[in-house]
Amino acid sequence: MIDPRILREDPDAVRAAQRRRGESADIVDELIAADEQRRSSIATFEAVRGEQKNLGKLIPKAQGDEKTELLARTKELSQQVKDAEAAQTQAADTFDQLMKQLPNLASADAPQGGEDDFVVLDTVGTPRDFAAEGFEPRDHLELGTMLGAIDTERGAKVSGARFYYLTGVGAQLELALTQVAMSKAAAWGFTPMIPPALVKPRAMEGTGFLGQAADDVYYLEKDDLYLVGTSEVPLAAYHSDEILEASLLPKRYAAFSPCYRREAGSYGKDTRGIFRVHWFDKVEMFVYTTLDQAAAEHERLLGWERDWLDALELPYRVIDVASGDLGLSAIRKFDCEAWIPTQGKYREVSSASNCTEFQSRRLDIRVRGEDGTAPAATLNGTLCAMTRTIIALLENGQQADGSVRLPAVLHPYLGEVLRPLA
RNA sequence: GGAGGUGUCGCAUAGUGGCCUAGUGCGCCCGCCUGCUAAGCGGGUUGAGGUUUAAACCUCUCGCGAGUUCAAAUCUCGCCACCUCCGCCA
Repeated sequence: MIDPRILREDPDAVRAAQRRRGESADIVDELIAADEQRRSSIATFEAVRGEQKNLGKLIPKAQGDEKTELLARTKELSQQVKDAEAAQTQAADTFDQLMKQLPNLASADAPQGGEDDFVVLDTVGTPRDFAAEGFEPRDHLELGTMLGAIDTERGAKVSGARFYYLTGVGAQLELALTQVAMSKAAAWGFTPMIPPALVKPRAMEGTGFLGQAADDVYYLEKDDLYLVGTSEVPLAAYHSDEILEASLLPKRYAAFSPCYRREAGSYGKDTRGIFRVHWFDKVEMFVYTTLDQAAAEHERLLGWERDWLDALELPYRVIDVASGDLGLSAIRKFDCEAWIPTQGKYREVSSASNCTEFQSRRLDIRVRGEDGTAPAATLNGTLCAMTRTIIALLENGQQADGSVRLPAVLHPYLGEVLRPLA
């Protein structure tokens, strides 16, 4: 949710941000009308309520006719108070409903346009030239099968399409990646976390995932719980309804958790292997800070993501996501995309978003500073999404015989080379 | 899953229909006093929204929501969380 005052003080800024996203600005006029309605209904309620309270104080001391008259008058007022209160609640609900549909104000620094209008900020490393090396690269599924690392057939048998087992070195690879990622994050000052993967509606709604992404979310009707698509959700809700001391910020958390995604609307897309799956595990970074620190922290998050990809010795590029492709909650987003040899392109392996006050207003997370309290800023960034990282490591590290060279950072866990099963 | 209990200002507690504009203690903040410190004394100390140049003031907030009543921290109902016991179970 954005700061409602902006609607009154600078509605054109909101309209401009909507247009940057390629969305209609009509909602701004609806919101302004709803806000006026809300404010006038509050004034009415307060006036009637104030009178009721004042007269009510006289009743215990009053006698005889005076008392009878007071009782009659307050009884009448009582109904007015109820009506005014109902009107006020309704106006507030209407306003909130609209506000929740309004996305965060897309940053003017983000490139304009849709999915394909990103700007490449940097490219690191060089994709290998397999033709020059004299062999055709195998894709991650073929490699994974040869290594005994990935089993999608049995994944489908047991759980359906887009499910998989990590087996043998595949399972070890995930555990090693998790261990290294969490250790690095802890060294950078993040508090390691293992959060719940099922959350109440408030957490899901508060992080903005019940908006345009709602179809992509698993919901357990019987328990009114959602399976999270990222630990961003439980990490953001961790400090909900809390007031954080400014002196203790930034608060940085790194969580390992499963992520569940229905992948509705992606039929036929990335169907081979484990690139797009209904469940994967991920180490996620999350930060609470002040609004004025948010942009700098966003750069730091990106820096840590790059450190991680550097440590994995992967070729990658960094893109500045276009405003039309931001989620509900971000004002700006940087994605890191690793080179995938058999696809001949860079694919997203991590993402860093600056959500400013959008989530903290919904979850009521504030910072107490010198001048009172203010909503906190929240940011999130992927450190290591297991399945896509494994894909990148296998495909980029492969050799002609199907063995896979690993980056030095993993040698203590798995040795230098993964070898195909006999 | 069953039975019982609890939920009040940062913490602890008082409050069983109007005198609650929520008292008290501790903690914390400001000041006074004082070789220093402590003690003592005085004042302040939930948060949100609004009116106003400001000072002040108004409304909401006693786990959450509905209800009864002229009036609810207080009575009724529903929900949530926590505690104890029983059952079940990694």
